[in-house]
Amino acid sequence: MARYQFSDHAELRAVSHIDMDCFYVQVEQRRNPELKGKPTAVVQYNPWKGGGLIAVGYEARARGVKKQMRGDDAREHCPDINLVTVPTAHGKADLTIYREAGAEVVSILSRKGRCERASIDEVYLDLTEAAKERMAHVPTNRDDLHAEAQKSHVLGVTPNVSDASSWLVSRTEYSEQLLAAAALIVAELREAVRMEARFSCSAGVAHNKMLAKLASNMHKPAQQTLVPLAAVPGLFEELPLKKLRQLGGKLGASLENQLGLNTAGDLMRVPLERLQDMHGKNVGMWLFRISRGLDDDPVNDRVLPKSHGCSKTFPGRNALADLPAVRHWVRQLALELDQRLETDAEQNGRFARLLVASVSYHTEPTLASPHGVSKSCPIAYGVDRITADAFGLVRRVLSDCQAFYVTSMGLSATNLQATPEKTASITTFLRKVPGKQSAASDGGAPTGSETTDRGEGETALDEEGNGGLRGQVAADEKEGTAQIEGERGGGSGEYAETSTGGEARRKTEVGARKVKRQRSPLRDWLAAASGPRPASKVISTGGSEGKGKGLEREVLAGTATQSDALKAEGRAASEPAECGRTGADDPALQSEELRGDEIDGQHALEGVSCVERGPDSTVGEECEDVQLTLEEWIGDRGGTDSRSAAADPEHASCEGRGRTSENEKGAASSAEVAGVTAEPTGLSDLAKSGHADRLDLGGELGEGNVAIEDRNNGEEKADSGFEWKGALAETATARQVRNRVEAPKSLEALWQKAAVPKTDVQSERTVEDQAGASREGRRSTQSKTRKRSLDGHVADAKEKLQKLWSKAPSAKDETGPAEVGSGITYEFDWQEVDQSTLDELPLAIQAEIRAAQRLQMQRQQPKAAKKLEKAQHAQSIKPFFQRKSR
DNA sequence: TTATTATGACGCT
DNA sequence: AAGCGTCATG
Repeated sequence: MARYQFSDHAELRAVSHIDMDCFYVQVEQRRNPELKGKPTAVVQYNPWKGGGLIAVGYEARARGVKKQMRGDDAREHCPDINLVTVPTAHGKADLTIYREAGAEVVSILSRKGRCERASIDEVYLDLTEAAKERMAHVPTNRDDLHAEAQKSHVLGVTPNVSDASSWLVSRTEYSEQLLAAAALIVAELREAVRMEARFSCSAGVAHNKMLAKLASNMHKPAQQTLVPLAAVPGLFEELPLKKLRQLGGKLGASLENQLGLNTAGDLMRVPLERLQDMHGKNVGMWLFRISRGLDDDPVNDRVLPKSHGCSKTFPGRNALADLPAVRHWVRQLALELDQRLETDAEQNGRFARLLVASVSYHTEPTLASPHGVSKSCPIAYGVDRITADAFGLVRRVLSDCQAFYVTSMGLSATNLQATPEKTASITTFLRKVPGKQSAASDGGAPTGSETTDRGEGETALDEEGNGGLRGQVAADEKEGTAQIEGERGGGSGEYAETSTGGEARRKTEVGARKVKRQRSPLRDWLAAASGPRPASKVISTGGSEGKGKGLEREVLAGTATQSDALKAEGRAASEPAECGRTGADDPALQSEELRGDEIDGQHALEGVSCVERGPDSTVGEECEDVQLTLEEWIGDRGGTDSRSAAADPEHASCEGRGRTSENEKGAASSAEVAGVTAEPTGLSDLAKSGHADRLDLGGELGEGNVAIEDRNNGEEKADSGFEWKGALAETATARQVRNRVEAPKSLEALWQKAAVPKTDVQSERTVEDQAGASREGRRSTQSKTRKRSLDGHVADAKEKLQKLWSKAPSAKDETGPAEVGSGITYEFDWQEVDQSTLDELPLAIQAEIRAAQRLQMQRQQPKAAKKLEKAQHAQSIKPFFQRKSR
């Protein structure tokens, strides 16, 4: 049986995998030549046990330093090791220098054939064509070989370097000639990398990606390995199964366990049918083939990454416990992401289309594995927009669940696409309504249109032969299908609408009943002109006009409208007890980033494109088809409209926040800021004094057990007798701690409750208070996982918690500028607490409150509660874009 | 399961 | 096609 047979030479490829040797270390050594030749490792996340090693140089490896060690361990094995810390920016690791170094390498390695960037420091090359050409010129004398090629390793041949040279020059078999030629090219490329970039790398040369990858790892550093076809059976016979690409994880483990396989050779002896029965047709066939050294996975022609992502974990004590902290870090991530996107746009002319936010969170203060959730929406460029949208996504996640604290967050921008240069602002589509008051105030020019150009937009339209926008809109109007009115303010960049003027209001009608799908100037424009602002996306189309029907909602992705719609959705899902709120009630809309964004002139103008009246105004209810004026539209979103900021506590609150910096001194009194009356208590005084360090939720909501521990002497100042009533007393103080992470004593208490098996609780429970109720509500979804006995569980947990929290570095090292000395007193009526108050509280407390509210509703209005829950569930599991407002 | 952490690509549903 | 899971690696 001919196992390795190729019908014709054309199918035979020459593929190389090239991998940089301990890349980050090399980058650091190149940056700091003093490190060359010395034992070096690159560490990340320094403060805890010397940081985690992510790259170890060969000198250090020789001294027994392993990659899984922490910095401290490495020092033990190798006292004179040089530990270099990964650069940081925005409070997180910043891998820019490594990415750039990787790009440098790719630019060299992509010279001789198709090149695929496989990771920051690896590429695959398809050298088939180049090797075919080179075959004619392979030296016949081994001394004429490139020095680097002479050092090649050829698998299956005597593992002796000098023999490799003669192998290379004396091939007669086509497949081997091809490999030999490719090896010469690879040697030259590696040499080029060494000379030009001053990095060493290792390479594998074979007929496909899998074998090349396997080979590149066999002789390191700074060497190359060839895998002739004939070497495969011998190689695989001894090769552990897990060494094969893609078999290093669960699939490989299942093959080992279920079939008792150890080596790749073992896999080869499993019948195809068996593999396909176990793992499906595709995977089965794939296994069958790779076990024979066959792999037709092509080398893709791609030297740039397909997405940009950044993430940060908040382990142990650093876990984020409230939304302000979450927002802070979302912004830090957005800062980095935005920078990388801008760079990509500049260098490669690419623009991302999709923003993805991922969150890991715990629903209980246990050490159980966290839940991971991701949400996405079209991306709008700019730090503020990314921040706003990402925060909206994250917030939606946290509202949908009973998040206790957040242990990691990530943002990524995907669907990178090259875009035509010509773009136009949505404002192109506005014109003045005759007879209506125009309020072209100062700063009328859109501010957010860095990359847009009205003139070009116009041109583009004209080229389309649309006969100009105005005509088209008018036509649509006649059909009663679309209304977008407004007038360009000449060429001056002035528009009828600006958003910042608090005095002059917009009168333009921007409502729309129905957007004609087949033909609309907007659609045409969006199809023609894509730009940094992502292309349009129809979020939902309701159908016919009229009362009670779904409403048309067109959202131009990449404008404010996306986040607005998003927030509307988030609100719908997160406010069980509050149907029918307006946007102004949503604190998410009041946060500094969001508001800053919405006040922005361009942003508001772009907002016009979102003609919608959705779940914003009604939840689970039918709503009337309404035409909104721009004024109303903006007003609905908490813009500076007719509402008096002074008269509006929430408004005042966010204004205050908007003006102050991150490390505000908390100057404004709580009453001023929160718009509520502070009710000084012994506790709040203590908190203000800066001595209290810790809030203890000893009891449950409604019970009124509050304790504050004096940080100076650890003494408990109070532990009961305070009621959860009245307004939030300490808003300013509470905000001060927003970047801090508490490890409240309550953690332990809460954990214990969570750990109690359901049955125990039920039998124990005699008092039916809110607290027990909320506990109950939370446990109902979790109880199934509790199996062990209570005692063991609690003891275990205590020990673990102690270990975890005691050794952690201080939270403020990581969480930035909020220097805080005070404890907090939370006083509020949990039944009436408003959303903005809620937002300032630790997530854990939010969760408690939501649970309590839910429970109360269940008691008082069981039917409504059930209905609501159902609706919420439906909303939360439906993909965002498919949600419809009814 | 719990301090690896940060980043990618891709397949499945 | 949104969102999750798997695999890999400095």
